Amino acid sequence: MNLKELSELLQLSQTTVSRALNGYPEVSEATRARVVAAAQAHKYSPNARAQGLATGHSRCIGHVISVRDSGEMVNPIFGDFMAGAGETYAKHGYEMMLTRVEAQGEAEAYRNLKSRGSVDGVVIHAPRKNDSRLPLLHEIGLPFVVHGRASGTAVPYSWLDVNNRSAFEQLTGHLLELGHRRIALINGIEDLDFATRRRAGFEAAMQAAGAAVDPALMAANEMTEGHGYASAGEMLDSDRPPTAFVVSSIICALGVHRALDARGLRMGQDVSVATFDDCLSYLRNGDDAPIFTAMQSSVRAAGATLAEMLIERIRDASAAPRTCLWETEFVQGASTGPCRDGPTQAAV
Amino acid sequence: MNLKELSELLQLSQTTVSRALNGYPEVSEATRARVVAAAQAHKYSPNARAQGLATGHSRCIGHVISVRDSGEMVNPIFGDFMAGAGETYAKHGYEMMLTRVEAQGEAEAYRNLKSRGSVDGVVIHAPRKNDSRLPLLHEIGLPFVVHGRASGTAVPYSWLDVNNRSAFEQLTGHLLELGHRRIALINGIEDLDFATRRRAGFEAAMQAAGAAVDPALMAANEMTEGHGYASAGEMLDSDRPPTAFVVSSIICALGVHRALDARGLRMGQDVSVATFDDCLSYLRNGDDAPIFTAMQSSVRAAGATLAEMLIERIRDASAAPRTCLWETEFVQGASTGPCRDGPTQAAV
DNA sequence: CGCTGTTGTCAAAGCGCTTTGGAATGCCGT
DNA sequence: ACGGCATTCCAAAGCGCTTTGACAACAGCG
Repeated sequence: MNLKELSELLQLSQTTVSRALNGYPEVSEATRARVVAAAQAHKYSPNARAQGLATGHSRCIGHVISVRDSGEMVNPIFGDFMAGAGETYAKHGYEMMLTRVEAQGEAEAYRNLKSRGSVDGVVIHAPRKNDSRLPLLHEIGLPFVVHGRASGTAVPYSWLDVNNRSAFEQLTGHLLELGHRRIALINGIEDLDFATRRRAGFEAAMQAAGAAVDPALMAANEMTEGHGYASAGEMLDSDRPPTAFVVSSIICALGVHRALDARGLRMGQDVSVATFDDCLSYLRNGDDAPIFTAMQSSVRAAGATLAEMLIERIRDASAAPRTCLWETEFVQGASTGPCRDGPTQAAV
Repeated sequence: MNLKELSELLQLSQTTVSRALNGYPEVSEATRARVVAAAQAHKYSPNARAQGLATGHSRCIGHVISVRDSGEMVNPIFGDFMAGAGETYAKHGYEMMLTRVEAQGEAEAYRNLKSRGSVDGVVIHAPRKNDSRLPLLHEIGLPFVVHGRASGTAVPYSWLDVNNRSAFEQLTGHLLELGHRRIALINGIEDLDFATRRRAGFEAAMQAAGAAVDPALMAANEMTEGHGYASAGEMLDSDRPPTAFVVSSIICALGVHRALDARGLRMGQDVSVATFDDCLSYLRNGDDAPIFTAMQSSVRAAGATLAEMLIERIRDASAAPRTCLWETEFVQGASTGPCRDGPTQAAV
């Protein structure tokens, strides 16, 4: 059933039927009701491509997932982010489109999205320092918003980020207050802007407290359970093990926990662990009592809000960019406790 | 830059340019080269919507994510599945489109996808018993493949599934061989077809060994860490705690582990845990030595293959449905060991 | 009664591509 | 020199929608 058939059936012109369905005022309420009823009865819905061709936009948002050198890694927060964004998209009648691309083809992927007209806008994930995507999108004129920030970018842009620096200052500060001095940082890949900020927050807190920042106690990698396990393990097995860990993700933190476990160390007693928590739906930080002491912020909510910002931007491309800096919430868990001097020496 | 402009620029008709770019034989190699060069130079790529309108298909695959009563849960395997599928789609020039929908609007979402012509086919996730989606899609004529199976469905369809029953027979059998008799099952929601099969495998192995299947030792819920923790905790705190667990997902298994931990029980020694493992990229079952004794199968690979099957099906809708039953691989981890009679009694 | 405004409707022109059915060109053999 | 046959190209007709500009019909006004 297409517009032509429907209009013939109704003995009306295509124009009138189209206007009736799209809520234009030039059509009488009587005919509008008749048209809407017929459309429902015959399960008519306009062809998306034809509609898009005529209007010049696709009502579709793009998300480009680029697979970097690390190869086959999937960002674990991806699902929750998309769930949040999807909710907003659905509300506004937008679809979401995913494109997977090898890192070197990234620029071309965005150009294609634009020139093929597949999407009305895109969300930039995992921004890096001086991220080349932002000037590119600016140049080709594809509306976008950024999940996070890209320091070093000259052009203004819309973004939503959590206050990573402050969050890590607080996590580190919490451990310092508990008397810890040898604190390790298990970070994400430090190419990524958020990881840089987290590190800066960590270092600032350490320096403010006059605690030494030991490069041997800083590891950065893909935020997997394995990274947490391996990096923490190495540090714990070293000559001068840390008494506490600041971790970039609850998934890594699980790995750190496992590393402690393997060495007979009790988390929260022998060694403390404080982590960032994205509030992933399948990995809540305890349903009743928090497992980890953490700074938390829902990545799902970020997706929903960021989607809202993008749609706004698509509607009015000339509007000034909007930015959001979300503060994160501290929760006290069982994973941190007072420093016991040198308990980890005894271990191994 | 569109086709018209490009053809004017080349002093050729739109027909010729189009044919040259699409590899039709009616155009001489000389002009084809000229056209291709010009297209690249001017970064021309055809408008996807116009192309779709003209050809009648969208080169796009749909994935409908329906949010069920459980509300805000995001399937943790989703990301890895999409990564695998996305790889295949990219290879064949397909895009992927996600639609998020409340459970009650599911049928309408599929109808819309079809009548709006947004996608050429869809992947069905998390099939249930007598899943209503299959007859629906059959009726409206939208090509589809199923990740898993839906028992009780009359119409034939293409699917790819792991042998859940056999996997759980093996996991359970392994524990039985180690002398365990009171074995608990931490399952996914048993509406879902795969969970039913897993339970059947568990029960079959128990019955074959003459071990009692205790309803108090079977829990089914959303496969989160919290479910594993809470369900295992209750069982461990009961009068007659289990000596071993069979778990439906590595994420749940982490929760079970935490529950053991909280009670001072050592996994693999005091209590055994055997789990299914989807080989999630951010949560590998140990990089060197496996953490858990598990039956494993890559959900990412499943995504890639299933995508291949769907594209095949789209190309030839009349072809007979294809089915794949993947056997899973057993890995021995440190999480299982011989049954110690009644060690869990002492605990709590 | 003619004039201006409003209201409800429509025919037709795109949107940018593919594809059908010709048509022009060049080359061959006879 | 001419018909026949490839080869190479093209004009135009869609695909299903939106939107422009025009047009009846009817009201209200002086």
